This record gives sequence, C-alpha cells and structure tokens, in this order.
Amino acid sequence: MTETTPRRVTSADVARVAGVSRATVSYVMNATPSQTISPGTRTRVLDAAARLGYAPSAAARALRTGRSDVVLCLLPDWPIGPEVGALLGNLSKALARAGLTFVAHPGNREDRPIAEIWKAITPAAVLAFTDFSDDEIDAMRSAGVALVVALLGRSRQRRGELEVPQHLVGRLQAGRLAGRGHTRLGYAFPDDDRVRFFADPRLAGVRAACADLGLAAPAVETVALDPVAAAAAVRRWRAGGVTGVCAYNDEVALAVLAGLRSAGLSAPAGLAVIGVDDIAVARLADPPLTTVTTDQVAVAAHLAATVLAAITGAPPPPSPMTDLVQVVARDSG
Amino acid sequence: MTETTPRRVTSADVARVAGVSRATVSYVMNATPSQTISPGTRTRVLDAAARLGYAPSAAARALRTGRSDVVLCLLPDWPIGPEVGALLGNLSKALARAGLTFVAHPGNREDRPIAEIWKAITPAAVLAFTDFSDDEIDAMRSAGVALVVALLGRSRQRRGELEVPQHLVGRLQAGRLAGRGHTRLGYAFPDDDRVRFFADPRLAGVRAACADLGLAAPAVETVALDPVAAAAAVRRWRAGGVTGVCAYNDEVALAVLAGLRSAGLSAPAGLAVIGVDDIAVARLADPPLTTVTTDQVAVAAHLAATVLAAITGAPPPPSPMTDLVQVVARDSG
DNA sequence: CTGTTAGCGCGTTCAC
DNA sequence: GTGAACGCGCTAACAG
Repeated sequence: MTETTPRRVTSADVARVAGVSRATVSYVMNATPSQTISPGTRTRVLDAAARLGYAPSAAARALRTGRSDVVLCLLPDWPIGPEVGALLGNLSKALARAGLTFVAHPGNREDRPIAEIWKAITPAAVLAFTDFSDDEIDAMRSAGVALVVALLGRSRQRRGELEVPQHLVGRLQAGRLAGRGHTRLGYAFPDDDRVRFFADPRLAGVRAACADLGLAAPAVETVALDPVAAAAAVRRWRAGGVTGVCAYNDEVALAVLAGLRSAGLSAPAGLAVIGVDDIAVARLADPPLTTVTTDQVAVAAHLAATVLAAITGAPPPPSPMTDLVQVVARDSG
Repeated sequence: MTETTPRRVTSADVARVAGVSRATVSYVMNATPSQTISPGTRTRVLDAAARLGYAPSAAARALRTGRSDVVLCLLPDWPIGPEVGALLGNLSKALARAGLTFVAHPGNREDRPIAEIWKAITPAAVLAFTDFSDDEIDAMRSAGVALVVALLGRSRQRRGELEVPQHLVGRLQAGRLAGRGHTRLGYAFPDDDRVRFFADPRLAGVRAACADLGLAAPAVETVALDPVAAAAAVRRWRAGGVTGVCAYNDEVALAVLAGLRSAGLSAPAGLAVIGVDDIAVARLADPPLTTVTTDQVAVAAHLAATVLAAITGAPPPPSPMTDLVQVVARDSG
C-alpha cells in the first residue's frame, strides 16, 4: 500500500485537466472583466475545478494582491455578552455575502501588540470597537489595510460608526421615562471602566434628552452589580427626589431592581427602571424589566457596508441610524 | 512634494541595510538552529530590522510553509455569553504565549461551508465546539490542518476536550443537592436545540450522580426562558415530589426562580435551585442563585495545550479536569 | 562555522 | 487565449 500524500489541488492541476493555461484558469475563476473567455472554455475550466475540488490558495492570493479577503475585528477587552455576540454573527453573515471572511480576535492589545495581529492575517480591513493610536493607524494604512472604528475613541474628531446609536439609546430611555411623567431622572452608571466607551455616549444621550425636555440633569450614580451597593444608590436617588432611573444596561438595571428589593421597595413605584439590551433574563425579573433594544441586524448591515466602502475606497454610507433602537415596554418603568 | 507610496518593508530591504543576503536575514529572524550566525551579523540584522520596522509577510510565509500561525476557532451558532467570551479571551492569551494568533469565526456552517473559512485562513489548527463530518475532517487533514474538537459531537467514539468537565458540572450540581438532603431531583433542560451539545453531557452527569447515590433518575423538564412556562414545570416537579432542581445554566435557573415566584413560592423552600456559570445577575436574583462555576483559565490552558500538541503532532496532554468546577453557594439551593 | 546562491510555493496580470 | 515575470520568505545545496 503506497501512502499517497494528498497534495493540494492547484490551478495548474485544473489547467491540465481543462487543457488550458493557468492564466486562463485564473481569468475564469475570477471572472476578470478585461478578459473575454469563450463559453466552452469557461465551462471546461469550471467543470475541472469542480471535479478536482479546487480552491485557490488564500496565501498565494494574498501574497500576490497584498490583501486577503479577511476582515479582522478587534474585540474590546470587556466581557462580551450575547448582544455583541449576535452583532458579530450578523456581521459575519453580512460580510460573507460580499465574499469576505469575518474573524474576531479577542484579547486586549496589551497582551499582544495589535500590529502582530494584523500582520499575521493581512486583512483587507480591520474593525475595532475602540480607537487606535495615530501610529497604529499610519502603520495599517501604509500596509494597505482599510480601517473602520466602530466606537468613538479618545483622539481627534474622528467619528465612530456606533457612536450615534449609543447616543440614541440614552435619549430613548430618558424620553420613555419623561413621557410617563418622571421629571427627575437618575442614571445608573456601570462600575467598570472598560465599558466607558459605551457608557459615556449613552449617558450623554440621557443628558441631552433632559436638556431638550427642560428637565434637570440626571443624577448619576455608579452602580456595582451588587444588591448592597445598589441599595445605597437607590437611597441617594430617592433622597434627591429621583423617580425614574436609566441604567447603562440590563445587568445594571437588574442591580437597581435588587437594590430596591433590599430596601423594601419595588419598581416602578419605588423607582421606575429602564435598561438596555433586552437580555434573556430581563423578562424573568421581578417586575419584568422595561428595556431598550437595538436592531442588531440593521447595525450589522450598516457596519458591513461601511467596511465594504472602506475596502473599495468608496465614500462610507450615510448612517440610517434612526428607528434602530426601540423600547420594549414591560413593568419596571 | 513627491508622493512616496510607502512600500512594504521586505527581507530584501533588511538584507541591503545590514549588508547581508536575504537568507541570512531569514536565519537570524527565525533563529534557525541548523545555521549558526556570528553575533556581529546577528546584531546588524536585528538592528536593521528594528530600524526599518520589518515584519515578515505572513502571506509569503504561509505560502511557503503551507501553514500560518493562526489558530481558527469555529464558534457555535448558539448565542455566546460572557462565559464563552471569557474562554476565548483566555485561549487567545494562552496561544499568544506560544506565538500563535487566535481568531474566532462566528456564524453557523450553513451560511458558509466551513471549507471556505479555513481555506481563506490556512490555519495551523482549527478548534471547534461541535463535531465535523468525516468528509470535512479528511479535507482538513489532507490540507495539513490540525484539528481539535472541544465538545463531543454525534459521530463515532471521538472524545471532545470539554466533554468531561460538562459531565462533572452535572455531577457537582446533583451532589450539592443530594448533600443537602434532597432525594428526588429535577433537571431543567434548555429550550434551545442548539445547546444540546452542552446540555446533554450535563444532564448525563446528573443522571450518573443520581445513580451513584442511589437516587431515582432526575425528572427532566424543558424550561423556556419564560415565567409562565417555568411555572408549569415547577408545578409538575412539585406534583412529582421533586424538591431540588439542577438547571442547565443560570438563565434557565432564573426562569425556574421566576416560575416559583409566579406560583407564589420561593427557593429553596418551594424548590431548591442550582444553576451553572455564575453569570453576573446570579447574585442579583431573589434569592441569590447557587451555581456552579468552571475555572475558565485552566480550561483555556488545557485547550491551548491540546491545540499545541495537535499542531506539533505530540500526544495530547492528559485531562487534569478535576477541581475545575466548583459550587458557588448562595441561597437558592 | 558563516554566509551565499538559487529555486520553490501559487495565483495574478501584462505583453504578445 | 498563452508565456512569463512577480510578490516574499524558506531552506537545501554549496563555497569560503
């Protein structure tokens, strides 16, 4: 029994079987517009490729073109929940339709310089949740990597793709509470510095809504995911006349609910509470949690379009970021 | 001002600056054991590389060696929560220490045949949560990709790396409840077919523990994340004499808690409940949820070692899967 | 021992 | 529709 090492199928194999040159195979496989191929040849090549199970070497292609068809997403170092997970899934799906392979790299940039990451992948584009240093940006640009920043970072006036909706989330929360008669609002800020990138624009949205509606600025309390800490915040809010609280997300909102409970109170009478994300357990809370959801599919589609535009050098699509967020009304607020 | 298109720095550039050949550059950069290099030359090369900011082209390297230093993780299509997110982060860190770049691809294999994914990456190894078809395995193997399956799939006797701990999770839950005097146990099974790969071994662990302890087999109820559905399950359990319930995970456990509440009962008197994962909101529940946690860092380390072994062809490390799971005792059971 | 030469891996694309 | 060079790093064979 001779061990036949199963060699990789290359374009040369296809060319041989189809009785054409490798160049022709390439033209057929890529449907190169500048090159006309007779239908007969085309069919023969396609047939041969299919029969042999030919798949072009991504490495060779990347080497030649200087760019792979991979889109690399640098994940933030804060815990990613099901919402982000869903976003990534949708993004992957949307980019796959454009022939791009989406992959995510977890782990903060301290563990490993991001340069090592993208140099190991040679991605067509890099999508990040937080900002890059200018040096990093220059390095990537000069390597021909398109860059999209999802969330606004600290530097300069670059605008992040996801910043606007975060702002809207806050506005919607405040609007809901104001619409139900609350005039003095509180904001439950997360006890984790790593999520400031998300929390800050949300809080800003609440602030803006309050200003627009002629309400006092929200009373901000940092709320840890702990009943005792939350109870203290609840006490302070109530002492200050606050009747409705916008929480950074559902987890923080659930903490507020727990705080109310341990203070012998309940929502919405003791304090109206509204979260963000509509996580699965939100409807299991007591009372079920009112929350704000984002249309992840639409966001993913927009992000995908932005990435695509960045790759092709086309102008980024306009943000159709309205109607992307909506309230899921339940009993807590 | 002449626009200088910033060309990529290649080994030829380094060679020129250092006054050596490209081969020497390669030997220095890779510290090739079979080739001795004089310290002086070494330094000159390293210096030049640093000055120029040289990074070898991953594409060229992959093309030549037939293998990149990327480890690809195929994510399951079920919603990934913070636990999996943390696992990925730890895995990434552990593999980075071995010089490997970890990336995850979200999205189920229906959207895109997995062959397209790994052919676009040319990974050194693929790590998957569920099993592959034999055809897929053969294709990958013959392409030189090492394969590690984290969770056992349907086919044959292959053993998944994470299967054992899942089993232990179930055993631990049942043991806890039995230790507190419960003799008739229930199991709250998830209402999502996609997580069967996790749920089945956990339930099997509970069954095994019951058998070992001489208890009746657990009364299995499928529990949706909905108070009403959960209340019905609670009723059936209580009618059947069940006094303690092991839940698939914390979310399902919280559903059981909600079901108890809407039946006018409470844990642990009405029904003792124990979850899995120790998600953040577990301690915010009423009562705080007793749960089982897994040492994700240790699991990640073991998985990383397994991947490494698969790549080098070494025998996989033994499973030190004891002491990896433990109970977080709170009030619910 | 030190370092060089040369050809390979594979898809792309320009000139004929 | 074809021949041939190219992108870039690896490594066997070989010369001082």
